[in-house]
Amino acid sequence: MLNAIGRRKRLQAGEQLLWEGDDAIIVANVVEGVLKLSTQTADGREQILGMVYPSDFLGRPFGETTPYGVEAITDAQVCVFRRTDFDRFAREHPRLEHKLLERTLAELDRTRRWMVLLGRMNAEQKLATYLVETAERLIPANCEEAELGDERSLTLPLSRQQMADVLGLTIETVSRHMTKLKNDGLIGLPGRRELTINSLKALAERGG
Amino acid sequence: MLNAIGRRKRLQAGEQLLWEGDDAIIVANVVEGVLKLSTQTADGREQILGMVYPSDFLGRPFGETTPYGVEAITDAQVCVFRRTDFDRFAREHPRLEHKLLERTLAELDRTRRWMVLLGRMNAEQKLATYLVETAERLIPANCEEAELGDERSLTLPLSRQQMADVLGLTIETVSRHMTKLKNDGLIGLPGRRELTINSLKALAERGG
DNA sequence: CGTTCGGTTTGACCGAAATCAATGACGTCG
DNA sequence: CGACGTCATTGATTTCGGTCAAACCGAACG
Repeated sequence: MLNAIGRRKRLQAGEQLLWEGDDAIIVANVVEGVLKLSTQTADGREQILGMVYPSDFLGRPFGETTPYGVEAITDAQVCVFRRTDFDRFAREHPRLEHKLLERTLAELDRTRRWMVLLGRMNAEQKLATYLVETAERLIPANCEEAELGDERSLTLPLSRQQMADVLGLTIETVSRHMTKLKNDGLIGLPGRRELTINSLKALAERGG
Repeated sequence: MLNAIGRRKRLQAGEQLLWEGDDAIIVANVVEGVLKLSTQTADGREQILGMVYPSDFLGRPFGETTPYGVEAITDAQVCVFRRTDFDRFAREHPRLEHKLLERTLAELDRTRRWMVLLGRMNAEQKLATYLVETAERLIPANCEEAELGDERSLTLPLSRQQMADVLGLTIETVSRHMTKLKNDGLIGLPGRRELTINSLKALAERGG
C-alpha cells in the first residue's frame, strides 16, 4: 500500500542519497544494499553514526532537517517517499506508526550499545567487537556452510577507512590491530576485503 | 487519562529504578528530577548512556528486557506503568504512539550526536560541549536573570565521576580540564558543584 | 609488461589521556 | 572542635593511539 506513494531508486556504491543539514524532504526504506549515516566533524573528519540494512528505515519523519548524511556503501536500492506524503500516510495508519516506533526503539538500543564501544573500549576491543558483529550479521544470510563449529569466513563490507570511521579510530590503528589479531591467530586475512574468523568465541572475548 | 493506569513514585538521589537485564516489566515518565541510563562494562567501569529529564520517557515498551540500568541522579519523581497496561493502552491510542515516536526519534538524534562526541572529540572538547549543553538545559528552567549577555551560572547536576562516565573519560582528566578551562578564563568554579560560564559563545567554540 | 593509482601496511615518533599515588578541601558526626 | 570519609585536585609516569612518512600491493590501463 505504501508503494503507491513511494518510488524505487537505485544507488551506486558511493552515491549520496541525503546531505547533512538538508531540509528533510524525503524519507526512505532500504530495499537492498548497505548505506551509512554519517556526519562531518569541524576538522573535516567523519564519524559514521550508523549503518542501515535492508528493511531499515532512513530519514527523519516529523522533523525539519536531516541530521546526518546518507551514502550508499554498496550498490543499493531504496524506496523513497516525499516527507509530506509519508507523514500524512503515517498519521492515518497507526499500524505503520507502531511498526516504525518499534524499529526506532530497537535502533535506539543498538545506538546506545555502540556508545559503550566508542566511549569505553580500546582499539583492539572495538575491532574485535565490530568483526564479530559483522560476522553475525553477514553469515546467516550469505553462507550455507555456516556451522563449521566456530569458524567463519566472509567479505568485509567496509574499507579500512570506513571501519576506522565507524569505530572512531584512524586507518593506521585499524590496520595495525587487524594484523595483531591475525598474528595472535584469531583471524586470517586472505585478501584486503576477505576475513576468516578462526574462533568466533575467542574473538568475542577480545571484545570485552 | 494515562494517569489511571500509572502510579507516582518518588525516588531519592542514588536510588535505582531499574536494573540492567531486568525483565522489562515497567516503563515510566519522568515528572521531576534527573535520572541516568547506564550500563556496566566487563571490567566494571560504567558508561552512562543518557540522561533523562522531566517529560522524558524511560524504559523499553514492546521489548523483553531492559537494556540499561536507571538510577536517580537527583531526588526525582516518576510516573510508573506496568508494561502490559502501557502496551495495550498505547495500541489503543494512536495519538500517544505518535507522540512517543516523535520523542524516540528526537532521542535517537541526540544519542547519535553524542556518538560524535565520544568518537571524535578530545577531552577538552567533550567537556566544553557538555558544559554548554548542561547550561542550555538548566538555565531557561531554573533561572530568571538568564540574559546577562553571555554569562551563566548554575549548579552542576553531576559529580566529577559522573561527568567522566558520561563523557567516556576518567575523573582525573575531567578535573584537569576543568581547571584548565578555569585558568583560560572561560569558566569559574566557586564550589565543587558550582559553575559560572563567562562566555557561553567562547566555551561553545572550544567544543568543536 | 611496466606504469600508475588507490587503498593498505609498516615504522618512527609524539602527545593526550590513563594509571598510579599523594595531597587537599569539605561536610558530617561523635 | 577534631577525626573521619568522601570527593576533588595535582603530580609523576606509562601507555595507547594519533600523526607523519615511507614502502607495499594489487587492479586497471596504456
